[in-house]
Amino acid sequence: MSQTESIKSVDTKNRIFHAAAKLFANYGFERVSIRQICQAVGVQKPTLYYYFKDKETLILEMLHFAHKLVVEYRNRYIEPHEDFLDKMWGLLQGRKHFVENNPHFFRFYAMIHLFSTPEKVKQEMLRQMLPLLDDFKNLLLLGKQQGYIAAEEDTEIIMQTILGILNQLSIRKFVFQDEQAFSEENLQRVFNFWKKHLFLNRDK
Amino acid sequence: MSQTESIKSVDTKNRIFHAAAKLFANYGFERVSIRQICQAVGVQKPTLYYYFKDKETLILEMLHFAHKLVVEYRNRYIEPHEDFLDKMWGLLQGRKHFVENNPHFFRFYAMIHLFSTPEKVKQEMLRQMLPLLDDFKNLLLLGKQQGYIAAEEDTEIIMQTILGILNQLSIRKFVFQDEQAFSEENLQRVFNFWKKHLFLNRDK
Amino acid sequence: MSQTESIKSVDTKNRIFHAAAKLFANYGFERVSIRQICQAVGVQKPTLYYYFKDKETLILEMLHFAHKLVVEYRNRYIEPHEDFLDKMWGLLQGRKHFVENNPHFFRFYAMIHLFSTPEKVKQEMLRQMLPLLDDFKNLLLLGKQQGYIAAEEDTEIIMQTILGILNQLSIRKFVFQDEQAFSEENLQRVFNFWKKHLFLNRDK
Amino acid sequence: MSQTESIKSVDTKNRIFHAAAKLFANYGFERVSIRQICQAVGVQKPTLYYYFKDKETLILEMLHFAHKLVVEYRNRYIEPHEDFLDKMWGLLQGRKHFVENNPHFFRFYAMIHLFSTPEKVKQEMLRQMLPLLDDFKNLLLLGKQQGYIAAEEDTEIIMQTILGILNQLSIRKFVFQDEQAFSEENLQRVFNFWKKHLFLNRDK
DNA sequence: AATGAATGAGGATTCATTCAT
DNA sequence: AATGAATGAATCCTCATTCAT
Repeated sequence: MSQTESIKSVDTKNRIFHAAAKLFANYGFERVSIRQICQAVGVQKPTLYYYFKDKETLILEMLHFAHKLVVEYRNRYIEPHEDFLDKMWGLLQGRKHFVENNPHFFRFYAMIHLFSTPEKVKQEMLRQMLPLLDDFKNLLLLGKQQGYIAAEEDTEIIMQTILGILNQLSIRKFVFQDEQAFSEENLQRVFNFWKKHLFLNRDK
Repeated sequence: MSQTESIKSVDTKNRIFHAAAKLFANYGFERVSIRQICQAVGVQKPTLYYYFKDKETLILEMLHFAHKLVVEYRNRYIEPHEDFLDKMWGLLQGRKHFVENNPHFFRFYAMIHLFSTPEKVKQEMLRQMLPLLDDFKNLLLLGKQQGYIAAEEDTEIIMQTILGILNQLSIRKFVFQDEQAFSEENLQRVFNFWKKHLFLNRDK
Repeated sequence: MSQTESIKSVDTKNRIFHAAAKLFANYGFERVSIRQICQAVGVQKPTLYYYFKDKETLILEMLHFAHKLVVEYRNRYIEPHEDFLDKMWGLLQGRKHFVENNPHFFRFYAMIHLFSTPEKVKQEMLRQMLPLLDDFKNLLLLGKQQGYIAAEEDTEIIMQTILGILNQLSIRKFVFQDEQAFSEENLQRVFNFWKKHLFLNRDK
Repeated sequence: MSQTESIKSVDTKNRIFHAAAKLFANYGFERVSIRQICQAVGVQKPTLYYYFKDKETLILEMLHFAHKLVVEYRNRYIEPHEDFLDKMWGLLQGRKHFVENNPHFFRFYAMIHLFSTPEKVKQEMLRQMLPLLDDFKNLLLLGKQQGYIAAEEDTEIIMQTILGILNQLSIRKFVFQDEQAFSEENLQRVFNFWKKHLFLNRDK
């Protein structure tokens, strides 16, 4: 029953955490000051420093959190399925739900791994990304095994194509503010496109 | 060859301009101070303000310059061709040369239009982007006319796919520092993939 | 005696406040930098900004303080008296004590309401001044009621005359550094002059 | 016929001079930058420095010019008259025309001699003022000789009273923006007040 | 668990001024 | 007579961070 952190503590820390995520996602790290975060939460600056050693640590904790989310979504939406196509559909669904339920963390994640951040943060991000990319490559190999992708096909390019589209959807949503980007209907179009152009039809 | 601005002036302004582009591309706007730019150029701060009203104006001028480059590359690498496939290959080549000859401006451009910048800059960027996207849509319509894309095909998704891959190549180059991303060989792989999966083979 | 602010805080804020008043009174707002104020107090710049949002706010707080002083002096030196002549003598005495006990705030006040300041400050000053002028007009009406001023007399001009002399005394003191300006003896001369030339002698 | 300064030169210098006067009068010395003055005139900064050694010199030249104006007005409106009362009426008229025809220089003059300026400017201003005050004292002595002021009267206080009212009129005009302050009618009221309360009626 | 008070370093921007032309 | 280009020093203000409580 006993916990190292009191309920109140967890609460305050969480409030800081999410307020920071939202602000970072909207304005970038450098344009968000500790002061702004504290104002948003309604605490004083030393309180923030009580929970997070410094700004970089705050960002790093957010990065870990975001990564955990990514893994969680993968485990929920992709892993359970056996069939490659089901997994790919899960990929789209997982991304959709990630983006819609945790928009701040998604933007944060995208932001970090696309451009300029404190070096340490970038390093950490790369360390997280590489295994995920490997997983994805394995996913495509599974697609080959199951006969959805021709044996001679270049999985690297298929991977880039798929990741590319996912990113484009995010850009449509966040940069061009197109709320239809992740609509059920649009995902279906994308999925149909994949089935038609990228994957083989096993039914034949 | 008459010039309204003295050689000296043009030179200093240009040096500031390019130094700023490089720094911005590497670290983002907020992490680059006027002082850093001036140090890189070897001038005092008021000199920078002699040429650029303020930091935002400097960024905006860079945006216009980058945009001009984009248009130039398009005019050089895509426009001249008649055949849709030639244009698509030109698209890849143009991107390659842009990225290799003006890496700072390319990164700058990508940075701006992917995430958080002064609001005014973002607005301006969107104003520039939309016509380019329209052009691209027209390009795909041409592909349909020339029979490279089936009439019933969803050009929107083809566009997203192609843009997505181009972005992935940039990410590979700039985030993962993969120098092969824009190698002649890799572009050929991508192009072959497109011809095989996205476009029709008219020869048949 | 309970206090919402710690002793330390009150002290620092007050030291900043009075140092600023003195410097402003001597040199004007624009010629006094935040740095100078901080040096005079012996704190760092962010400390000043901890207590005062910005320079303008500091000036506005000083304006309110000065205004409170003005009202206080009026309440102490003018209000208590019943007789009009006693009130007029209190006016002189009040001004004398204001000028001598709070020379910085008096000069500050005079400075502000004579010339060029941030627009916002000027507005606020006018808002404070107008009721005071009304009070003064009522004072002269009382003089009429009590028979010290002829019914047909133009109170507007009497007011300007009296205010004019008070200002001249201040100018003598602060511009020409004439320490006798507010001497007991000189005030008596002024008062006698008023009795002889501006007010009626009820004793007859 | 030959002049040391060309017509063009005189013109530019004058334009700078008057633009500066206007700006100084409105905003004070410190809040007006060389850049602003140059913009108002439409010349570059080195041009200003070609005509005026530095900002202080510009202010000093303005002070001399304003002083010359003061003397001119006195010579035109006060000197010519023989009768003391005529001179006093001239005093009011002269002030009125000064204020109305050269509002910038008048404000400038008032500003300078009321508060905070570069020390050198203040000194110079005092050097100019003292003789003028002496003149004014002599004027009142003439009033005594002509029987308009009782022999035993305290001329010092009468002087302060008269100067005080003149200043109040200026304050009404420039601070409270009361355009009636120097109206013919109001001057008449003031003058009548003086005749009734400050001066003797010789006609008896 | 939280804060009031404080700071050193640095941010963007502007100042009056100069020099070569 | 006028300017384009440049600058050292200063402006106001904010940053991330800390320490004693």
